[in-house]
Amino acid sequence: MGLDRIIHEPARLRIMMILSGIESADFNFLLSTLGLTRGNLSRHIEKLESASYVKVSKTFKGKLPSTSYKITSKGAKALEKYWNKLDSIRQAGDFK
Amino acid sequence: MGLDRIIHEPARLRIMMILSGIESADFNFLLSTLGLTRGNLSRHIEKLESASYVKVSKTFKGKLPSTSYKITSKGAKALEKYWNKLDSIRQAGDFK
DNA sequence: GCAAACTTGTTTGCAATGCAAACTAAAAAA
DNA sequence: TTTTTTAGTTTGCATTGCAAACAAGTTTGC
Repeated sequence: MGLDRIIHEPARLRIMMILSGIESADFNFLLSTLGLTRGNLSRHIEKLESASYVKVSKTFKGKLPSTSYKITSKGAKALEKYWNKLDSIRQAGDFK
Repeated sequence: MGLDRIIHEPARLRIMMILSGIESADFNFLLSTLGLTRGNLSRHIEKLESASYVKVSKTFKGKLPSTSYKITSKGAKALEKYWNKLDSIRQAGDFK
């Protein structure tokens, strides 16, 4: 079985790693941290959400909308599995 | 700077890891080891070759054509860089 | 000896996806 | 009240992974 494509995409892998080490992060934090365009970030998060790897919460910060993201337990497990799989490829014990 | 997309693709990452641990490998060895279709393997190798990450040698084994592949020094360096980059993402020191 | 099947790959065509530009909707500024 | 800013979403295009179809020979069966 192969690598989880949802996670394998570099931008999403970074998002997952950031979220795995923090309680939650909002859109602008991810935006400036990752250096993506807004559209791009939006699409990637959408994908993570539809896989139930992150949970999205929409609130207001004052009068402006603010969206924040948390990794789910499913997402955390998938992320761990991803690294394990990658390790096995790295050992190249993958093919022997 | 991002991950090398040439290497990042799982099938190609596996090819590179196999080639990095062996003198050379021929088409059928890679085929059965990786479990890809012929077409798919052909395209992936083409990509690695055009990046000068692998060198292709066409010979004959008896009367049948046989193609074998070696990793280049450029390829080996790119592979090492790839893992380093991935490690930095994994430490998530990537964003702090 | 000749057609059918097998080897060893390559090329083609399509569906999926990453990416940024264009758009939307509301709030703040001028 | 018009303009600009904030906070994202949607759209359109170019790229790419993938397998099916093709190609160029070789071996097998009759």
